[in-house]
Amino acid sequence: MIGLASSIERRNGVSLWRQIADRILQGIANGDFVENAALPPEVALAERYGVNRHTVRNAIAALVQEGVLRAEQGRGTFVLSRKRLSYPIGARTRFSTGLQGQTTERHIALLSSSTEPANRRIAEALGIARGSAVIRLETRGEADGHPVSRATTWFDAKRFAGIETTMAETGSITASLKRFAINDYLRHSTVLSARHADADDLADLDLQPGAIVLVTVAVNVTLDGQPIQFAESRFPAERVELKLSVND
Amino acid sequence: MIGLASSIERRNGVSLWRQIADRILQGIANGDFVENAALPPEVALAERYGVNRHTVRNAIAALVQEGVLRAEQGRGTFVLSRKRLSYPIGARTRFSTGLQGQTTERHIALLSSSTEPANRRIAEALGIARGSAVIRLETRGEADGHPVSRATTWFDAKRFAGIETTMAETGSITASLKRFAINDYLRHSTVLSARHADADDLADLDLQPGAIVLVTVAVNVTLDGQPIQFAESRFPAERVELKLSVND
DNA sequence: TATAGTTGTCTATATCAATAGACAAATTAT
DNA sequence: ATAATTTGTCTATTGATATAGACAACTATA
Repeated sequence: MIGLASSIERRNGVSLWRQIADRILQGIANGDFVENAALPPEVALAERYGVNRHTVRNAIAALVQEGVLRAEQGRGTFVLSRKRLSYPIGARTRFSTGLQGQTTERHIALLSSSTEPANRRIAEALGIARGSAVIRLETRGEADGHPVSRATTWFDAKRFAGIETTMAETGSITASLKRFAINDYLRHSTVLSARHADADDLADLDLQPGAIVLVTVAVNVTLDGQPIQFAESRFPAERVELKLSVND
Repeated sequence: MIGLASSIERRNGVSLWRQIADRILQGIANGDFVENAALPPEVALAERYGVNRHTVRNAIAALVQEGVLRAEQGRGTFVLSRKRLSYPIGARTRFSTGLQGQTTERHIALLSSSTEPANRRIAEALGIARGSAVIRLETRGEADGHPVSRATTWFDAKRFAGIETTMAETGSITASLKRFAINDYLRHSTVLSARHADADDLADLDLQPGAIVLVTVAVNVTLDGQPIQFAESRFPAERVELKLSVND
């Protein structure tokens, strides 16, 4: 982020090649390593990071596997991926409109749905009795064919019965809520954290183990403040940044 | 966050004991492992995570070192640390007021300051010419004696000459700006990301290697929209969550 | 006092991670 | 063509990581 030459840490439980892979990803996101251009040669990177060339090769191999780099014998190693998407978060956060201009196509895929009793956390957020039925949707946000978010969403089953079918049809939360006479809604609260991606997220978001996800826990409400939706979303930190829009 | 039994990943560059240490920290933050109570015994944890007891012991040893757990032979291993601080972010984000109620004491320590030419990124954010002098402050936010944030802040050197001394005296950005006739300011933009902590952050925030930091890049402006401050802040994800306040 | 349950220590073994060096293979520049 | 540059492959060695088993030390309780 800043041009600080932060050094590599040894014997900390995170292997050097993983740390260096992270640094390279960061460099790409920051524009230090330009898209379609060659990375510095392996010996130069090894010297820069103070490690053996083979260690750098391991990091590069992981990123090649991940589809971020392409190595060509005799020529060099080239940057494929582009900068991070900037995902806006504010009172009127919407998946599709938020990524307009940065992507040509985006939609939400419904992975699965189920009905379950509300635990304390969900009941409080939705303002319903603990144990009453809620609909749980597992969704993945995709932009230009790439997964950019993975969310778990809960609705009051009584009020939004059948929302899973509408969601599967339309691929949009906003459109689905319209069928329940909710033409507008606001984001009431968002709590943000970060952690290593778990096994499910790794698979669903097409990430490599060790990746970091940004986690938002949000409550959406109607214009008169009635809670309608509780959601936990995970964003791959290497591909997405969150832009907080204060006004709006 | 959610009660999903996410599994442990092997040969991904992050050692098993580090992954399990993260999971335990997460469990504490989520309230799965209650403060002052005993953790499940090592054999139970080993079975839960599908690893050897010695691997769990390595994870626990790291957390004992970190001051999160205390192990007592014959009795058990006990949780010392409390849940995450919730740091509010909004138009009127202020360090001190934001943590009121969660902590008894907090202040900002000035670690160092310097004057340097503005790079493109800083110049654009502050609306000044590239290369003109800016004051850079390195600060650490502390609450109840524990570091909770680490920030790098830039001011236009021309307009805010000497702000580093004021900052050192008062320990408050808000108070320092008052001396420059700025009685109120707003947060104009915030961009959020996450990454592994670098070596400097590890030292300054008293973290163990492999820890994740939340990163905010923010611009503060006067009431009439004039940019006055550009800052990058790092928050340890295991100790702090960010609460976005839309209204206010 | 016994006993069960827990953390602490020790040995041993296999695999992963990192370093080191040498050379092959492919590309680009001279 | 030749040389220089760069990625690819191989062998070897060292230390960290993970598993396995056994037993000691300590605590609580029946």
